[in-house]
Amino acid sequence: MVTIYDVAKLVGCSPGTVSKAFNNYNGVNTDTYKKIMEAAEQLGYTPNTNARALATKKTWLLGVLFSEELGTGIVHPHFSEILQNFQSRAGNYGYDVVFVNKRLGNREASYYEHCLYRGVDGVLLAAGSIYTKEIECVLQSDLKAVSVEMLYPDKHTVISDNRMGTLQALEYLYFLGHRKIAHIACPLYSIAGSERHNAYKEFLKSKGLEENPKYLVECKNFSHESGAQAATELLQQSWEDLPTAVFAAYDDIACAAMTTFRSQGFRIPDDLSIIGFDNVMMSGFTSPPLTTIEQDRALIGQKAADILVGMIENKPDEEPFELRIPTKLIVRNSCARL
Amino acid sequence: MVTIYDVAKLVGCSPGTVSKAFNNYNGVNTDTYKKIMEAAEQLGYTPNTNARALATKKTWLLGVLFSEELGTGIVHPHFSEILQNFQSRAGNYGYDVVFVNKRLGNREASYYEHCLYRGVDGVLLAAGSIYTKEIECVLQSDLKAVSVEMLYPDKHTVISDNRMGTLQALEYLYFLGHRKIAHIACPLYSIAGSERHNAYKEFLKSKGLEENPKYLVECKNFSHESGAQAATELLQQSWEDLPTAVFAAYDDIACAAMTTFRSQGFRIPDDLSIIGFDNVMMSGFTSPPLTTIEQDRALIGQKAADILVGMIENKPDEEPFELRIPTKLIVRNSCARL
DNA sequence: CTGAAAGCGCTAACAG
DNA sequence: CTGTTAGCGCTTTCAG
Repeated sequence: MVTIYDVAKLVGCSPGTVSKAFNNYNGVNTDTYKKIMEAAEQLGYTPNTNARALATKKTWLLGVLFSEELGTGIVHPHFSEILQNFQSRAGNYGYDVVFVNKRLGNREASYYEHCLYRGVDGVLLAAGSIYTKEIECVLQSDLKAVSVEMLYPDKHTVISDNRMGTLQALEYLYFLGHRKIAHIACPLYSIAGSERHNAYKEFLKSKGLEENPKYLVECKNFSHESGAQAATELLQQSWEDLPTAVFAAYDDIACAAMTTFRSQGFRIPDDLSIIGFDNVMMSGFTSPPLTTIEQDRALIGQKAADILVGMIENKPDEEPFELRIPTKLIVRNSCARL
Repeated sequence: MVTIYDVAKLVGCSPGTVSKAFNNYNGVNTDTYKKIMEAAEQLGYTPNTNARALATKKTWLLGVLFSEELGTGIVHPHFSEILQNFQSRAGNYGYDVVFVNKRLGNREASYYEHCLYRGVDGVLLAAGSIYTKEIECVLQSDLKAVSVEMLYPDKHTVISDNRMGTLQALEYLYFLGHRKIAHIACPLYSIAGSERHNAYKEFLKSKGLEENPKYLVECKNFSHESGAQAATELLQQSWEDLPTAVFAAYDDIACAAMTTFRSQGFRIPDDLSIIGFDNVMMSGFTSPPLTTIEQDRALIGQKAADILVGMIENKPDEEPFELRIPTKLIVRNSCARL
């Protein structure tokens, strides 16, 4: 391993100067700077983060926290896109991204301990919808953190504007002439579930439409199965007076519902319009292609990185805030004019 | 920050002993061991990887390498599932996973430099199908590495058994009575493309079927668009004597093709059977649901971790080998008996 | 502008 | 079984 000493020897200066050169300090002669860089190049010198971190207490490492149990995490397309953009943007700032888990070498540990162990400069909170004890200690610590999946008190949050998206979806259905609009909600313990559901109620009120309990079902979870089941329930409980459109709070659920409705003999969109939320990859390829609301996941990831790095590098502790990322209506063919 | 010294002082022993205790060395009295652990607990001591790494030259860090440009990477569902399982399994061994990119703080650098910089103990090679110069220097270095997306000479590889999968798909079509089987290939510069194409030819030969060039098209890339285009081409060039079944080398392509065929008035599977490869999430929810070949991505990720950790911890350098992971036929409704 | 030296937290001989 | 000590590679005062 080639070190700062090797470079210093070759140049004929002291290690301290090499260090200063590599850290772009003011007080280094332009000539010696050049010589140092050349020597470094020639020797193939690469600084060693561990040594640097030990001396400075800064690791240039950002941790990513998500609960493995929930099957959320990287595998979830929504999160993986956020993560991809987060890590790429963080990279631009010189930070690397490491996964934080609940182990320390061979033994069990907490997320917080793991963060200490690696000495991360900050963390991205991407744990699923449940306010787990496990992450409580990182919430209470003074670790810099930004959240993208949950709203935590006292933490910066970057998240889609669920209200806006819901209103876009419903206004569109309304515009097409629909007045009997049902809602298949995501689990209401989740942000997506509760916020979209609230916006749904707000919308009905604003249009002077009645809140018909028969037009509302809540999914048990985010799976296709629960979507299919919810669709069946919806049909059963509203059979006497069917809705003309349904707003499903999540695309997977919308797709499952669509399949269910069709298997019951409904033509989509002729007999029943359906609109989703998320613009999941699949949505463009169902038949009919699903009209939905797009979340700007790339922007969420980037903004999260911007904010986190900002917190790390600019001392002044800002008030924690929510950054709401605008959504967008994607019109395809699952909704018809009444 | 609480250190080994704080613990030592509280217990009344030397830092060295604390270190030994934490590293589960033999020579530590059970009593002092207990006392040390209690003291550590009480003080909230967490070892510091950076210091440890500096002293031992072992970081317990595994790097993940993928080309961001290609849009492969975390966002790709195939890879994200591998990665998820890789990182989880690596965690069990005590290793953390960090993304390797092409920067070093503020400046551009190579993947290899980045690995040096972080001092990773090994890398997962997940760069896309192109043998880029960029990763060449890590290939030539003595970094421990295992590949999951490409076959590199002299590197361990964990990858699906494309031949097996292809044969499973084709045998199934054959079993259903199909003899005129077309193939929409992935780009042939990719492993998936070339291996599946070769297996297709092998199959035809083994069954004594003629290799009809009109039944073969190659996609430009892995996108839906190129799948749709390929499907159109296939129809055009074989119009006089249409195939009764098509084997598409990738689900996204199969789905796009299915849509195209239907828009041309073909009923699937009645007029045309279609089978894919990959068992992408969407495949279960197209109409009709796509029959396809499943890759065991979880196992790929786990095995990759096993092998990499093995290389790191067991000195003896094994001969590099290919581990082929078996595939599985998933029967749904896109193929009909002739 | 440059050098010397102490120290970041931990490990690994080596003595005892 | 335990303590001492010399580093690991780098940064950072403080002198010069």
